[in-house]
Amino acid sequence: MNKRTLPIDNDTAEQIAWAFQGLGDSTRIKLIAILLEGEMNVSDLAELAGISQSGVSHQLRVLRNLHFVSTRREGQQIFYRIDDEHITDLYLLAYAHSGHQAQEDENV
Amino acid sequence: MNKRTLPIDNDTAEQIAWAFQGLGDSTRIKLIAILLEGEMNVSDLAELAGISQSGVSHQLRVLRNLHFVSTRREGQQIFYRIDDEHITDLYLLAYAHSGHQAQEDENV
DNA sequence: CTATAATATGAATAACTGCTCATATAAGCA
DNA sequence: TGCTTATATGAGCAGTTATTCATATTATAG
Repeated sequence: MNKRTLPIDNDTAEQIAWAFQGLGDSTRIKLIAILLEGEMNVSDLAELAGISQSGVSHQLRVLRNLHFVSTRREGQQIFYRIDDEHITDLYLLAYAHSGHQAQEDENV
Repeated sequence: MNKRTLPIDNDTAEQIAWAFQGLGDSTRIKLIAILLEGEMNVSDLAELAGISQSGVSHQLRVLRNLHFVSTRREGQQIFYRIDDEHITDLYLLAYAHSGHQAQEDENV
């Protein structure tokens, strides 16, 4: 008998899904795209991303909880930066997948 | 002046977010984990993933629309298989991110 | 202390998502 | 033709999410 079994347990599947879900929103993708070019404080992030200060703060918390970004306080401002070794690769892979052939086989 | 601008346009951000969103559900992660080990028909996928036939069919459509999987008919059955060069890397990166150090630096 | 600026948090809400049930489509077989 | 099996689709619903508004927290300056 070679009946296949589920090659992943529920908890692991949920954890992986959470990571992807954290990246599954265009506002958060914008924030990550910005932060991949360097740290930035909250109000500038809000202005660039085009949503309210409160909104960006909520979204930054999501990214913080998933350990995709970390913070640094400088006076009253708080600077956010990418804090994950996998994000660049994840971002580029998703970018490549969604039609824009980023890197890898540019030979269309 | 070195005021930074949004390094990604709305459409691109949405496309990337869609790709991640497609992977941001534990049922779909299970399906992908299964299919990464080889093709499988719908009813077996439903049984392994632990949801109804209808439910798995709906989820497979999501993955199909995002071009993560493709199909092959064999009689009455339809076999699904991974149809994306990036999925394995995305999957392993997210797996690594969520605590389980998968591949890459296995030197613990 | 008070006033101001930057960020975070809670509540409310509209929009979206994943599931099941019922049904439709399509293939194989008598 | 009709019957069965495999898959897909539509509707409905419960749960989730992304946003804004209002307010709280924290730091700085006077």
